[in-house]
Amino acid sequence: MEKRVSLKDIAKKVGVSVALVSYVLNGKDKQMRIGAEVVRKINQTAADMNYEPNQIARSLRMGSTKTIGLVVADISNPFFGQLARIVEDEALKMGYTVIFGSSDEDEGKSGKVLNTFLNRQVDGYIIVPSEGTVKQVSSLLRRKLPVVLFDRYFPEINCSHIILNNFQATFDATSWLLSKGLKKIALVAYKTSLIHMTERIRGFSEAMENKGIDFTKYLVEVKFEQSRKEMEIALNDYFKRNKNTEAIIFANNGLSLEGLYYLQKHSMGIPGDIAFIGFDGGEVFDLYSTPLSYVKQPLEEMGKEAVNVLMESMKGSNKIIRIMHDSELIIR
Amino acid sequence: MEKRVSLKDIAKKVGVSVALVSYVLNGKDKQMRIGAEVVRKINQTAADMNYEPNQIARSLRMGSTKTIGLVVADISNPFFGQLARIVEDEALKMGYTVIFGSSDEDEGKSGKVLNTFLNRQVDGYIIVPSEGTVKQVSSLLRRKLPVVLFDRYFPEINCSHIILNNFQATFDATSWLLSKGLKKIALVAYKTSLIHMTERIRGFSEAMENKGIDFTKYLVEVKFEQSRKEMEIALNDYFKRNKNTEAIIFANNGLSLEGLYYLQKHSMGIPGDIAFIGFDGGEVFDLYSTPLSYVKQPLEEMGKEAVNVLMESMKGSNKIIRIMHDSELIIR
DNA sequence: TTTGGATAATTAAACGATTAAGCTATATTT
DNA sequence: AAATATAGCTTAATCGTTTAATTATCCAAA
Repeated sequence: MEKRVSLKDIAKKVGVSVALVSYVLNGKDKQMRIGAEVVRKINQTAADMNYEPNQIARSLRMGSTKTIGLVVADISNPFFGQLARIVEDEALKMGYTVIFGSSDEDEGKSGKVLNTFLNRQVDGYIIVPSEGTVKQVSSLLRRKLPVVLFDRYFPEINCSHIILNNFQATFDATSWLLSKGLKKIALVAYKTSLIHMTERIRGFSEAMENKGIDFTKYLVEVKFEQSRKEMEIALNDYFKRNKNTEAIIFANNGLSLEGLYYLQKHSMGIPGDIAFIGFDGGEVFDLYSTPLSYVKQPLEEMGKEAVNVLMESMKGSNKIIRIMHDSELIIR
Repeated sequence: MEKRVSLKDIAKKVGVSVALVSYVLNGKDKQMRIGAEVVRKINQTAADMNYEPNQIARSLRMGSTKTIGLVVADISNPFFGQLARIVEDEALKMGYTVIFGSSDEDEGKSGKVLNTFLNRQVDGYIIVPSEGTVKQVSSLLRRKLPVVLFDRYFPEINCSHIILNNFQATFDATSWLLSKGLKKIALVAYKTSLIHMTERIRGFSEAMENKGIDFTKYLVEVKFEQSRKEMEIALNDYFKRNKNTEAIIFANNGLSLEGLYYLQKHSMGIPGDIAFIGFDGGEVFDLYSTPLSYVKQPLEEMGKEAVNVLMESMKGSNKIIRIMHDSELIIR
């Protein structure tokens, strides 16, 4: 068993105090005017003994863990997986480590994850907030902890966030379909009060109303839990009422995929039987029998930005930064 | 700013020593025969003040962080995303948190990630090891740190691992194609010495040789970095030499997807132009113009097992546990 | 000779928890 | 009445760092 070597071990071997070793290894030998020979010896010994600082002890003393907590809905969802990867890489550049947790869009699970992060003293939070978690987030803010919301936010609280121009996204998608002469356009969204969804619904409805179409009969709302089953129920019900729908828009990545399962199961071809626009792209979109159109988010940019905004906040800035990115409609 | 409340704060308010508070909150009031009234008061005050233990301090003292380090090739790859999710859930049940890192199948990056984990004193490691990282892993083992390898392992060192019966997986896939009368079957694998790949190649070659076919001309090896481009080069080259290949097997999930991009680009239809068997399934496999056949790993089971084997090791067991799971060939 | 300033090191407190060991009444036994 | 046991606390060390405060020595200036 190779025991971890500590400052004490180095100090003993060199024959100096622990403090001196700490100063030297932190590069404070100049300010502390430490003898050149001693500096050399300490550095040499530290290297020889393979010294690695104990982050835990350092964290306790410094009150900073160099850790970012990332809360997503589900890490196994490629959209969040990609986000996690971007955050990981960007954080690493700054010497930070990421711990993550999946909320499953559930208030209770979200609370548990955040509590774990709290106990582990993460320095900052990047959160894709679930419905009903305003209190959780504002509790963090009250503690003056650095928080950046991602993908969604709460209008009622003052918190930095990085989001998409969700209104524009569906407005553009819907408008494009309308411009092609299609009129019977369905939007499939999650049944939630979260702003990203309501904005996406608003973008759709406004575009429809601009053409004088009553959007309400074309709006399909699906519950998040057991979404495969819920999608089946909701769309069966919808198509019973609206036989000749010409196009269908799915309001996020998960819905798009579930939607594709539905369309496949019910042998509805794209674009033959129905036109399709989804969200966020991905391999399925590329490799589908015909490449699928989608609303593209600049995820790479947004993810990096989230980390950088968080960094500013962790450095002590009190500025609230809200950034809204434009989406791009990929038509093919 | 609501300062974090510590044992000291509670002790002060109740008017007792810090030790007493610690005993009570850890449920040691009976063994330490603490007065019932004091116990009540301490519990009450702790609840009132919303006390949450500082994990960092606890970790330093106890030498255990209740953290698992997970190293995967790339968290944004759905296969590893799913694994991460399973590990996360299983770890949470036992009160553990997961920190993760992506190695990009690169020795250097892997070393960095492991070093970070080491400094953060994770209690145990679940590693999908990259090529050339034997020394890194054995260094962990020499330190008597709990390690479980996943998906791959190193025959030359004694380390617990959870893997697939990789030989059987491709042997079965190849045999199935052969049984259908196909003879010109290509296997696309990564160019690596890692055992999971060499075993998959061996499964393929043995099945081919059983039928007296020289497999070497049907083996395609692709570099991991920039795999899209490398796939293009390798397959272009291959098809130049083997015009009428009847079937193609891709030796893992990433290769399967890249392969599908290639086949799509070059307008090769499945199963019209060529038969296809991939690895690990996923949405693309389900939603492809025709549902695709694949080798299925019992990922859920394997992931949970990895955590449980790791737990045993973290509890002090020195047993080396090697588990090989059978794959299932999903034909459709 | 005393004072003051560098220089080069050490000491010790602190972070927040855990836990072995010690202490002080009071109760029980001999 | 003296010895011992027991209930109920407190003290203090410890984990590995960081860092403010202090000390010791030497040398130059007053």
